[in-house]
Amino acid sequence: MERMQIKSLLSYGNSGQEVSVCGWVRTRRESKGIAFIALNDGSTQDTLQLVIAGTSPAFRKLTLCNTGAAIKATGVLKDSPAQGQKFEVEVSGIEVFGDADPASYPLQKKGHTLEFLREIGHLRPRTNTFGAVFRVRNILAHAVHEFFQGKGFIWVHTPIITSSDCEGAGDMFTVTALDPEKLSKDCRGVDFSQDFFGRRAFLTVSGQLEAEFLAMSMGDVYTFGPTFRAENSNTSRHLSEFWMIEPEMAFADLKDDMQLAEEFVRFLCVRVLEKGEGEIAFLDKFYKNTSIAGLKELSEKPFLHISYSDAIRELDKATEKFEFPVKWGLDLQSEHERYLTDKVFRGPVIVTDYPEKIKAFYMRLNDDGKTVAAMDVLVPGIGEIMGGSQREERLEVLMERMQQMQVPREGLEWYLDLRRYGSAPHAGFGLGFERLVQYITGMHNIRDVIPCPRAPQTIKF
RNA sequence: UCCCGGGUAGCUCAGCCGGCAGAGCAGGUGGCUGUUAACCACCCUGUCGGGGGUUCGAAUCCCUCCCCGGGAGCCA
Repeated sequence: MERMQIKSLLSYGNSGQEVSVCGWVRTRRESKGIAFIALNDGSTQDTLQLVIAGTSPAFRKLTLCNTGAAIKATGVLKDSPAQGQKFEVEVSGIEVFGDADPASYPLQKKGHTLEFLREIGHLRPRTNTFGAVFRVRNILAHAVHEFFQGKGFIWVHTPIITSSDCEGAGDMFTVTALDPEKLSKDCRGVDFSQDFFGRRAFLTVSGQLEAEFLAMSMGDVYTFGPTFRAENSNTSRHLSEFWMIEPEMAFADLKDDMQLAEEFVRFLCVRVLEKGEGEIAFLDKFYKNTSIAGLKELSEKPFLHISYSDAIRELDKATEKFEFPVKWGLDLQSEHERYLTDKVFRGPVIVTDYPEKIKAFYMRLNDDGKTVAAMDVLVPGIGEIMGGSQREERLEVLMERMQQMQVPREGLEWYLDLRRYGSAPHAGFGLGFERLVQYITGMHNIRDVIPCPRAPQTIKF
């Protein structure tokens, strides 16, 4: 089928050229002798204006060209005499692939709430908002690979089904081929040796441990894939299924890690500005939670750094009343993170060197014996967007931390092997892809930045 | 899981100290030769989230369940 994407037509088209475009009708405006259709094909934020003269045979087909109808239009591209668009198509023929009954089609020629659109997830990508968000998501996904590949990182594919139940990153989904009818809810008494893998298996909560052994052989690697958490989290920033990016670098320390994280976010902003200006401009206009100027600033301004201990001192000085106590040794609460990003630093901030007791066993113990070489990247509006660390490469220290934190060695001997044979300093971080998309697009609810959100009691589509 | 706030026409919402269920938009019909979420006129639209209770009478008061949103915890 001969067709041109509206995006390339608007960028590279020439007046007078014969064109053929396919898409979905956004609006139709008609009077007795002339009609206009705004056509969108998903390739770009912009619609293409179709002009149908009353004398054209295509005019009779207009009754089927209601909002939502899929059509093909052929005609001649012309410079538009009216304001609002560069080009328009003087239509000679229309083919209707599928009409959309205006009495029942849920999308109207007006704004809908995001809550309503969540109920019609199969149709919401046809709206300006979700078209914009999903195109930005694509720009970001592509830029992730571009960034790492450009730096010589190797994309590695860590498993989705894992036997490792001790990653400490939260509740996991069990994967089983056993008859569900015969399983009790808490899996008590289930003999997983009779299961498909001969032992209990889970959906991964992180590819980090596996990425570590790939880094300890291939140098610089990254993962980018789906991740699962079975936590009963009901918030605007949690999903049960989300995409995570986890770079892991051999021969690297926390400083290298922080530098990579910062460079990474800045690069992504640059690409969105280059390729998604129309999308960001639209989101800015309707929601005002993102802007081209804001992303430009983010792409240029260095992130601020503060140690956990200094952050505690900063919070101590605050005149603001906090619900949760501020005390060295306690984790930062949402309200504390928000205070740091929104009031103190007014932008992204990297908090480093957390107390060892509140961080994972694999994080490298600092020389003070009290803190670990960890970093969290906090951003306004969302909070933690990345978490990373230098990994503990010293066998003795690692085993001692595992013992203290009651992490069983069983099943992790391979992880310890990496410290027995050719161990080296290494570091990495995890970035929640949807939180990144949220931050860049300014969408408040994480369920609006992924086509099919999975959350407790939510698995439609 | 906890704490708040909601659920009334296809959508957004008013009505809530009990007394005939409403508006705007959408949709339909007609009009209009350059519109931009077109405009103008007329018309249509209901399991008031489900169940139970109080009452002569419940969208409105009480109980309960379900769903949605915001916040918190867990985290990315």
